[in-house]
Amino acid sequence: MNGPAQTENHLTRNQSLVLDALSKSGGPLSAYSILDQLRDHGFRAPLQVYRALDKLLEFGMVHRLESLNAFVACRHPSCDDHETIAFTICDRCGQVAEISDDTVAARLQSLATDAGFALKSSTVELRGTCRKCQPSSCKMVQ
Amino acid sequence: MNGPAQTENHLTRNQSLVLDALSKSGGPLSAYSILDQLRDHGFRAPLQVYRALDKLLEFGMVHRLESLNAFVACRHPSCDDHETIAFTICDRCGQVAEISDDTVAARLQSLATDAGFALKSSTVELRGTCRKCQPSSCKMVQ
DNA sequence: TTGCACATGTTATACCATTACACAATGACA
DNA sequence: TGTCATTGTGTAATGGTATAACATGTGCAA
Ligand SMILES: [Zn+2]
Ligand SMILES: [Zn+2]
Ligand SMILES: [Zn+2]
Ligand SMILES: [Zn+2]
Repeated sequence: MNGPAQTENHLTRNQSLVLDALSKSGGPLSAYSILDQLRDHGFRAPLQVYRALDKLLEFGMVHRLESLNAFVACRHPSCDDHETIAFTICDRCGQVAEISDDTVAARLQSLATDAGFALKSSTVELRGTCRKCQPSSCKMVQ
Repeated sequence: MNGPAQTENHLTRNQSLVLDALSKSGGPLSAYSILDQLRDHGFRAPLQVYRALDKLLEFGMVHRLESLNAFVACRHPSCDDHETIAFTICDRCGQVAEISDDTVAARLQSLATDAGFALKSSTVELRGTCRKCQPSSCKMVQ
């Protein structure tokens, strides 16, 4: 038998600290922001954060936002199927929301297949302004 | 009247050099790779590259790949409608291809609208292996 | 015990991008 | 023609992101 292959059932201390920091923040954080928040808990070097993030990403408990160089804790209702996920990122308040949509997923898979491309993962990040940050010229509808 | 607003019809020397470097490369290049290639032409600092890239991005002649921190020259047949573009990025050979698909674009727009999100731009990057890099266990079909 | 897999700690380094300031080229306009 | 605003350029310094390399510790199993 191999060593105690780690699963999401048991996070190490560092992994838990990083995940907590992300969860409490409620929004995306850069690895260095996480590091700063965890200095009181003994973190000293970026690698401590990046190693924990690597595992959390592997477990699907954290997502990486490529266009922000930042990370968010997963808030997806059912954290099972993370094949294709889209994110909305508000340019004004920084709020990030997750969207899972089978139509987009299927269409992207189809496009890839048609191009002879073996799809392994997809990054979909939508930039714009969230509902709360709209200029909202019409205030009638809250 | 305002100053001589630059258009894609006339690129400056630096912009042309950067675009040529990207076009000749045939694949994605980082800003620092471009810098290294252009040292013989007088480039000395990253900012010379980034400033040229900013304009080329604005003109739609270059795309930025968020998941690679790299840039590619646009090879899209009709360089007019770059609203929504997807890229396939081969993890083995690094080849990048552009895909434009109205179905995905419309669906993403629809998803955003449903969420009360004012979509401004979208990033879609597909990772996997291109046709040439497939393990291709079955050689029957070329 | 020994060996292995895995997590961790630490330092240094590489890579990516922007700020700040100075200067040059261009065209608009009085 | 001279002045002005705009835009492009050059350079140095800095900030932000991510990894390489090496050493150490810990728990489990042969
Ligand atoms: Zn999620
Ligand atoms: Zn917002
Ligand atoms: Zn293009
Ligand atoms: Zn390939």
